[in-house]
Amino acid sequence: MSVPERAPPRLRFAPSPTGFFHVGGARTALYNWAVARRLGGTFVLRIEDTDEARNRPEWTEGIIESLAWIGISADDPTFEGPYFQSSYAADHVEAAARLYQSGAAYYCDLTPDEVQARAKAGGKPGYDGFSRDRGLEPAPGRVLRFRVPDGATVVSDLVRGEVEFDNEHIEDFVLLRGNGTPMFLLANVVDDAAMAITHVVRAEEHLPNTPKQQMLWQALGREPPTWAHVPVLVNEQRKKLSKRRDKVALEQYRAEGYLADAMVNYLMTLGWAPAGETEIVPWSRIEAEFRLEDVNHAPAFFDLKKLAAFNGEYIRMLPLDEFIARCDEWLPPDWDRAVFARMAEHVQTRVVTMADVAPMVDFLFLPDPEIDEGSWNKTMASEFSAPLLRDVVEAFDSTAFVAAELKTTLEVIAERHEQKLGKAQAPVRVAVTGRTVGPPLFESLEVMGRDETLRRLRATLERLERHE
RNA sequence: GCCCCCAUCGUCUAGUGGCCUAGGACACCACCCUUUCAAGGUGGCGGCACGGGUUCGAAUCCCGUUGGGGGUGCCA
Repeated sequence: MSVPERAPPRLRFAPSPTGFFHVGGARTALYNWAVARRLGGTFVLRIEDTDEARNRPEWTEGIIESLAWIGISADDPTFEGPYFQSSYAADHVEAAARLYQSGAAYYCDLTPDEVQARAKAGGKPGYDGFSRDRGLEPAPGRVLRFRVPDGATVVSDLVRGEVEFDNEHIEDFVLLRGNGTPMFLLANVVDDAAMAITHVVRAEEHLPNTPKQQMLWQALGREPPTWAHVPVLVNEQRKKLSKRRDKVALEQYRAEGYLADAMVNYLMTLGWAPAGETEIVPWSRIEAEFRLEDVNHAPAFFDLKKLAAFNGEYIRMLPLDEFIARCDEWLPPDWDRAVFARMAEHVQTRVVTMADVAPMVDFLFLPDPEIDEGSWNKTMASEFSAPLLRDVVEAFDSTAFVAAELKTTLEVIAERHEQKLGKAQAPVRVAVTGRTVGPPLFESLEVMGRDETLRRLRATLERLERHE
């Protein structure tokens, strides 16, 4: 038995070189990466650079960094690049010349305004093929247009099946501008051909351009690549995620304390689902199971709430010591790490993002708790608060300062004031932490220590008495 | 306008003609647990856009309607 010969796939990813990396782009990159890894191929990053991008190397660095964050490692031989479109500029012009010589393209001297005027007069949108048979020679100001053949172009797409386009609706599009520079479409195809790209996986917004690119491949005498147009990501209004309206920058999610693993896992469930009972699966399984053929056809809503749920779950999956280690960069440098470590297990089950960590335990490190007025008013208004606090101060002065003892002590006091423990702990909590909600109280007190606890309780009593 | 794509709970999905009185996840609600808040556990609410076919049988195939999205540059 012989294994069928098959060239290893080369997939390319061509993000627009703006200064940030989009979650939609991240998902497409992940799709590419998963396929390249599973099939033992290569994933090529090619930046479609513009003049502006060429002057901003940090944009490319940002893309590389973002890809690294979501696990697409530049160290891995599967990953190649970045390459730049401009490095193939000579090839673009050469290919255009070949197309002209073979008759697959022709020159046209109409200005955009003239093209539009003719379209309006003819009642048909787009360029009408005016210069097709005029035999114009190349000259400054003249554009090179592709001669779209009659018939139909069938795009064979891994996620959508066969999509047929009637060539009658495709105008003779521009290959070279009047100044001789190549258009994106041409450059793109020439680059892909030169780099021996076998799979083009991109967002579905590119589907209408695909027949044009496919015809170019064929006119250049090359076998077109395998296409895969994946659905776009949309906002709550079902519109494509946009930089202006929506929070789309990958960097922003990192800055807000989302874990890369959670982000990757969530992104992959948009348009696809791993087999089995749960959507929370490690990348190793995604890589092994992901198929472009299984990707959904409909746009998917990027749901922040579900991302948050995934993130919380990923945080809770972390072994405690790793959670502590990961918290380090989220804590102010002057906070005592040993103190935090004692509280970490209580923090871990309560945070949604890493950015929630510090605010949850800040009262332990601040010279004084930041009193939330709403919490104060609600809690201290109770008749029993002041007298109970007085009892607590007295009792805490002598009880062993460990959580279990503190709890027992407060239980006794609560009973004396005819309150349930849930009610009785509230004024203590507000006095010491400044809020009605937070990590478990007695554990917090134990970590805080007797002196500081008593100081805060007394300060609270003073404030209460002043107001009476 | 023209071209293309799409359509399962509010959301993300499973489902590829009988295993579907449609399964899971997020969200929401209730209860349990409980020192607040979480976490965890249990349960609940909730969907095949509509109309025609095809078939013994349709969420699944075909046609149409409606609704959504994308594309229509000498932008990328």
